[in-house]
Amino acid sequence: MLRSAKKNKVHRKDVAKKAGVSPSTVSRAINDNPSIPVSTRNRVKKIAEELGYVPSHLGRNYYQKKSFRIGIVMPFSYDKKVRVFPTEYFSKVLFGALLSASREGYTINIIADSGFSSQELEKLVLSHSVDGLIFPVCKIGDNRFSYLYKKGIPFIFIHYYVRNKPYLYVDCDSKPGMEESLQYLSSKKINRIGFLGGDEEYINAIDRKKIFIDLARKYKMKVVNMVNGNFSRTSGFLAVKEFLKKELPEAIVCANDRMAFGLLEGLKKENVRIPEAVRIIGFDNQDIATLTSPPPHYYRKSFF
Amino acid sequence: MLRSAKKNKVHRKDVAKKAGVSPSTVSRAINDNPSIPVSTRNRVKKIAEELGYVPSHLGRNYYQKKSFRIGIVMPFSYDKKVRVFPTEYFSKVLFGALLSASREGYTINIIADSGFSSQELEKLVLSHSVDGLIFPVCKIGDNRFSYLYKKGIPFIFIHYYVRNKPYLYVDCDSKPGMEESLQYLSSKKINRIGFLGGDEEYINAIDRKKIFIDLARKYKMKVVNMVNGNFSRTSGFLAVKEFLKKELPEAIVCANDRMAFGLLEGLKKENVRIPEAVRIIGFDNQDIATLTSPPPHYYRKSFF
DNA sequence: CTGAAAGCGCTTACAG
DNA sequence: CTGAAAGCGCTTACAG
Repeated sequence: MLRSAKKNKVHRKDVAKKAGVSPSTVSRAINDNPSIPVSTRNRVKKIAEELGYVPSHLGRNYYQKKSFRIGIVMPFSYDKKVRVFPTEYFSKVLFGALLSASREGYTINIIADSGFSSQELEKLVLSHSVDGLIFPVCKIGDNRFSYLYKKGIPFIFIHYYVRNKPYLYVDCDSKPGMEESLQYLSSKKINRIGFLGGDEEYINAIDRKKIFIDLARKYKMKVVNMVNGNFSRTSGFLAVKEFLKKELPEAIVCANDRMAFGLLEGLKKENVRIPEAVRIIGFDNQDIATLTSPPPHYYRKSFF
Repeated sequence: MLRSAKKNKVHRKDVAKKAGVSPSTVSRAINDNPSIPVSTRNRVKKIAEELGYVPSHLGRNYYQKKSFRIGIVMPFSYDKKVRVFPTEYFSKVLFGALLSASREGYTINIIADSGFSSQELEKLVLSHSVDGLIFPVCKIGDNRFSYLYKKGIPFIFIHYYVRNKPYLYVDCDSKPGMEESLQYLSSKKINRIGFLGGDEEYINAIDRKKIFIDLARKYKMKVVNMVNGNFSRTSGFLAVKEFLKKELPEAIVCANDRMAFGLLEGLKKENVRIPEAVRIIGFDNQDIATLTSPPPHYYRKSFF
């Protein structure tokens, strides 16, 4: 299918010859090894540049026994439409990973996880396909990690953690944002509030709900209704029905912006006036948050 | 940061010893080399399995001078918000690439293209970081490819092509879908039609517009208005203003579903009745198409 | 400061 | 059918 790359590739020894040094010294120059003088380094680099010599990562990787790749493990089943890919969340995570990986000379490999066992995940590292794994989307109860940890497979979670386990993770603290929300509502003399939670298969959903409840108590607000969504816009839309069954809260705090957006759409459809009848608070700062109508109070520009 | 993987790794020679064969034979067994008997192959494989031997791809890659990776080059600038990642289009392309790559023993490497020169792209292949490049999002006039081609760098486009160039590409033919649309409208005795086009930096936008015009002529329909969008939902929303400036077409054909969705939202906001006042036709079959209200005529279920 | 040499773990042509 | 050997292109410890 693909045509093969140019065969008459420039090799390290071509550079060595032209520069009048040994191949070892070429390597040292290219890798900024301090044992050779800067003058030699620059001269060799210049010649390498001129000849178009590009060191092969394959040799380096092989010698160092490192692939310089990190696998990002995405839940993915095409049939079941489990696709986290097309979300802003994934976009951001991926971009962050790409940035910091490239700073360290690593690249990111996408791994479509259609239900790998811990052994299969382990093999990705043992075969040196990747050096380690990032899990950006984990559900509570995923039991593959104790095996990986025991085997010394390097891995890290994003927005997930397991209590009392030494697993590394990156997460954000939902408390400050949630506190800001409730504080704001409290300052506006709002007392009867509701909550639209996320899918409790994810630990952040549980955390945010708990934080919400604790803060409601702290600010002496009355929680009149709590509805469970699943973080999707659709679930926000559907939550309207649940909220209309009971006394409508003066404000509804949502566990993320996508649900807030769907909730807003659904409430408008039911002719509930926003923010007069009920105020909506999102969470996440996703781009979608800037597209609502009415616009967020901190973003009083026109729709677009 | 990351803990390193287990040190006492099982090597090929451990398997060889236990199986009473040479390391070469272990390789042959693992790789299903037909020169050794199946009985030997199976015995060796079983022992490898028991000992937990996993061949290193690093050695193989090095020997074969192949990385077994394909780079998928995504336009990406965080500041300028050029992010194709969070779209269903990218999700589908990526998944397809992952699937077919894995069938051939390849993996997919994400490359965030914040404006690479052709030389930088070339280096990705010369350094054997990847074996070839996929460009899933190209703008007309991208002039980096003649250099890559001349240098023998393997690359392939998705939904892009350059006329009179031998560059490989994968695309879909927009004509049958567009014809189906116009044929349908024609059968319904609809005669005054409009078009909402995509961003003409992309060749598909131009193609679809041209196909639309040609077909309108073929079916003897009158094109009363053509508006340019940029494939986004927002641009569909904004196009409403343009469509309302002139005589409203009986039907508007959109170059993709996202714009059709936005257009629908915008028209509803202006209290234009769908499909009584104007019919909307999308293009693409994106998931978003199933979420419209009113639902598509071929999908008469409730909203969700 | 620099070169010659060893070795990273594989695959495969070669010899038997 | 199978083993010993060469070699893929690097890095680096060692010797000078």
